[in-house]
Amino acid sequence: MKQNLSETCNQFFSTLANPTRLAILELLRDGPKNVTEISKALNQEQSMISHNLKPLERCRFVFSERRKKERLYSLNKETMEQLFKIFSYHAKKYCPTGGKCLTDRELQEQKKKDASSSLYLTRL
Amino acid sequence: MKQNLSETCNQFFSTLANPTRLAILELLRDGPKNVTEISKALNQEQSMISHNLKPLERCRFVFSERRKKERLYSLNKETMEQLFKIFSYHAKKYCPTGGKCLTDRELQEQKKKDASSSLYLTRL
DNA sequence: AACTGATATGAATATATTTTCATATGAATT
DNA sequence: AATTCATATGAAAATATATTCATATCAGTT
Repeated sequence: MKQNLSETCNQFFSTLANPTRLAILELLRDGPKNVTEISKALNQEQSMISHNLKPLERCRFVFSERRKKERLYSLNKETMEQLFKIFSYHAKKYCPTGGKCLTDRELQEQKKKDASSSLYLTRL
Repeated sequence: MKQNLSETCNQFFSTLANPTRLAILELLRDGPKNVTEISKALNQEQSMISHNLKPLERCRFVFSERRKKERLYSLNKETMEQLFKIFSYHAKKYCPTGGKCLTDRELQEQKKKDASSSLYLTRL
């Protein structure tokens, strides 16, 4: 089944698909931080932050560098700011209640409407 | 802990973080298809495809519309092409072996190099 | 070389997601 | 209204991911 995108692309998005990691990324927008600082800011265990930083670094969403005893983690702004931008544009357009997506029921309502209204899909 | 991005953004990326769903999205780049066609093309159970289409539609990565008995699913090209573009740019830049990310060992090697070379991070 | 502060790691547990199977629902056709 | 094709759904089972805790490592410092 696997097509081209599957493998790497899946790792790319899987790494982003976690609230802790997203919170880390968001925090790092303010500038580089070490693990201890991140864990304090997010009020989470240090080891948990370390565990979560690993995939982020592996995918190069963050970079890191030693500074004496500590290690400073910084955001890959080029990639992340682009991603956040696309996300927020998409969310603004499709998540009417600013953040919350449609529920199953609401989605179904719209499907019914679609069926009766003019078509916007065409077969090739 | 939750920051701004967490909730919706997590749903956004979680929906993309699955090989079946990515394969569906890739397939739909060729044009709208119904569930049966998708499941045949990907050689997966119809019910599995249906299950996976649901979050894709919920997040509006795909749209759907009835056509007689069938339902045609189509790609949200605006969002998806942008995402694929960012991904492939990022992958080209950071996944040296075209697709495969660094292993833990390779990552660590680079970390060591970083430590000794000139700094490119600065604290604010 | 022992000590300290900072970070990483392994493995067990807890939690969440996916897949499958059986079956229900929907829409057109007879 | 019964039949058929197409799709959706619920719930159990299978699989994958995240979190925690104890401990190891690492790099400076004394």
